[in-house]
Amino acid sequence: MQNMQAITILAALAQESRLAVYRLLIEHAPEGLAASAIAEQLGLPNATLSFHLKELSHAGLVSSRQSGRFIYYAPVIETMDALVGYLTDHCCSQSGGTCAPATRKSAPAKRVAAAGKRRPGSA
Amino acid sequence: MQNMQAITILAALAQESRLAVYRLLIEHAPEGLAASAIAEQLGLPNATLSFHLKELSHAGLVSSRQSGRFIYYAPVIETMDALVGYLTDHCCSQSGGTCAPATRKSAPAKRVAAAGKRRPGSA
DNA sequence: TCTATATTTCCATGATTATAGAATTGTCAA
DNA sequence: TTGACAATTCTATAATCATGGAAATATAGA
Repeated sequence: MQNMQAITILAALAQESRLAVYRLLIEHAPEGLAASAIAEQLGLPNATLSFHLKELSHAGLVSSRQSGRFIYYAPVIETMDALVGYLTDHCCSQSGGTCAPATRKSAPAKRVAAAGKRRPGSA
Repeated sequence: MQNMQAITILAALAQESRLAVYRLLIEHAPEGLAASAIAEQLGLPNATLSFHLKELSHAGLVSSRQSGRFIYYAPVIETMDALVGYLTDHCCSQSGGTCAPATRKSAPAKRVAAAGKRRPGSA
């Protein structure tokens, strides 16, 4: 991942409403949620939500698909994966430090299984 | 980690000069670098660098210590660790997705050894 | 078609952030 | 002390970002 792309993604997440939107979408992955449902859940005006969705979309953190009159937004896991990879690859101490997330809180099995995998695309 | 703390850290990293400073400090961990050395390496005016160092410091991403006339800045690995933990814990898909950094590009041994470790402080 | 609903764009406004020169503060060496 | 250097704070300015009402643009059903 390029520096500038990482900055775009970090900036997209570094905002209260947008982080809330993203986390809400994660809870509803992989189907996602309609914009109206997001607006209702988070109490955001339409225009404001639309603005933030565009930011998240531009950063590649969410995708959208139309279904009838609704537009569903879903998180793009690969982007978060790439960001975490970038941070561990470029922003963690070479010598000794931790920065190893290893596994998640409540779904350890899957994570552990993948633990030996080398990150293929990292420069 | 609290949401707002994560946002502070993300915002601190989401800026070209600051990310460059942080990455430079990572290269010089754990001793760090004097402000003047950072300014020279990155070609930043003193006042500008000072502004960004304060942001990084406020986010807990760097620490500083005085040594003679110099102030050395060093990265705080624990903060990056906590951020990566927050992202993997709260911002990665529950069902199936990847978001598992597992190991780093060129220092796999240490990482693999820690791969089985559960993240202790995560809610 | 007409109407209702979903979403986005337009726009103005206010707030925050980034930049960097100049002045200031702090530290050391002689 | 004085002088040299390191770093921060002060200050003004420009640029970017966030907010949300109002208007415009879909989409679907009757």
